[in-house]
Amino acid sequence: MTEQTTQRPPGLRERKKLKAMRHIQQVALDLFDRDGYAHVTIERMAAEAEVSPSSIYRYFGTKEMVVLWDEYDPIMLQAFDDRLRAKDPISALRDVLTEVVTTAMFEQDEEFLRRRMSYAMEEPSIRAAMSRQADETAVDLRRTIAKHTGRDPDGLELRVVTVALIAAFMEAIAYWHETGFRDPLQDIVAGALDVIERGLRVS
Amino acid sequence: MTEQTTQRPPGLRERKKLKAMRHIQQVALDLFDRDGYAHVTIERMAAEAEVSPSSIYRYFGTKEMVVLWDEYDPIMLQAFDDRLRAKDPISALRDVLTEVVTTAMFEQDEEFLRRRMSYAMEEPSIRAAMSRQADETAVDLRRTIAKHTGRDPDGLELRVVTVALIAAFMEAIAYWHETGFRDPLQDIVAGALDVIERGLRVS
DNA sequence: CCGGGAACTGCGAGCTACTCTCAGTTGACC
DNA sequence: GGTCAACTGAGAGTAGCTCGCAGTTCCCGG
Repeated sequence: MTEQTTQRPPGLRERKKLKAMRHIQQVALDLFDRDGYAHVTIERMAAEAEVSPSSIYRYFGTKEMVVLWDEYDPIMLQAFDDRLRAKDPISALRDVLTEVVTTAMFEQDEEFLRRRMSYAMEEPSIRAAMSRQADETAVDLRRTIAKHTGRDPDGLELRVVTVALIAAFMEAIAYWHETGFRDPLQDIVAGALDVIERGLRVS
Repeated sequence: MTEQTTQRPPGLRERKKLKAMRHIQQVALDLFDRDGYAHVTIERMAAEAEVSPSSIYRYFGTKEMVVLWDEYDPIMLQAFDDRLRAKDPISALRDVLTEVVTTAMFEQDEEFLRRRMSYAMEEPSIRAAMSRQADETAVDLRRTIAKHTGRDPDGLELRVVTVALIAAFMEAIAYWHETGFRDPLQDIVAGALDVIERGLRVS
């Protein structure tokens, strides 16, 4: 995510921070379930998680990011970059979005992911923050594609292709949520990408 | 936009309100130009426009909407609905987005539109609000399409098609802005929709 | 093993976007 | 022209978010 990943073995400091962040996120979601997102203040989250409000802002930046934050993004970008050597961009992205992401997500805790996504879809402010994040991801994505294929990273075509794919991915998540998480996310994502890839024959 | 449009000849009340909104928007943009979006408070806008802060919130809801608000949205939906009787959804949307919208927009004041779009693209919070608006438009859009074609309004395919088209449209605006408004918006929008319609042959 | 410096934490004060309520006013309609 | 609904402005209050400061904890070179 635009930011330089310090490629040094994580020390005690960083491990403590990550642990604290996961704990805060856990506690926050429990509070949201009880009282609703809007009625839980940062202050209460801080009290319940036994940290100071300042720390929550330092960790997450905004209240929305307490829900949205996770550790997948750099993993996904890396996986995409790797596959780009052997495959064309679309196939690589399909693979990453359908396989890598979903399996990486589910490794941790599928139920937890569903809870987070429910809030992300139902709370407009969180949804907006997610769009914003997606925009940044889209920029990284097309830079990476441009690097590997020599295409113009700022050309209209590449830009449109990228945002369309990201939008399809996000809509797949929305669909997953609205159908009560009935079908596997992988299948829905695959279906959504199919629609984009084959072009629009709707009538 | 989801809301019931009162189809009654606009009285003095409504005309005054619209006039006031346009005036506030004008004044606000001037202040933004001078001091930057973040440094202009609602209070200063209110003082400068000679209304109360309460009124600005009643009119626009949020600070971002002072920039984003305009009168095109219902016009666009109506135009789309009309064309849908004679054409397939994609062509109708192409027509509306490329012709109707751009001409309707330019009728008023192209320079003013550019200034608004500059803030919409450069201020992250405004951009997020714009995504949110686009989401709502997408819902209206696919409901309208479903009504005319009998397709499932909540099916994955229609959903993905719609958000992809909207995303392409927004990216066209972003591209227009980043290239210094060099080429006509119509052409860029047309190009963006082409990319989506023909499907993804990038490699 | 340790000492200096960097990074992180908690605290407090402060700003402003946004909400709600209430009293007063203005336009709509008969 | 009078009544009622809708709109306006004022004021108080909430909470997200920022900033600067003092104290603490970890990192790292010697």
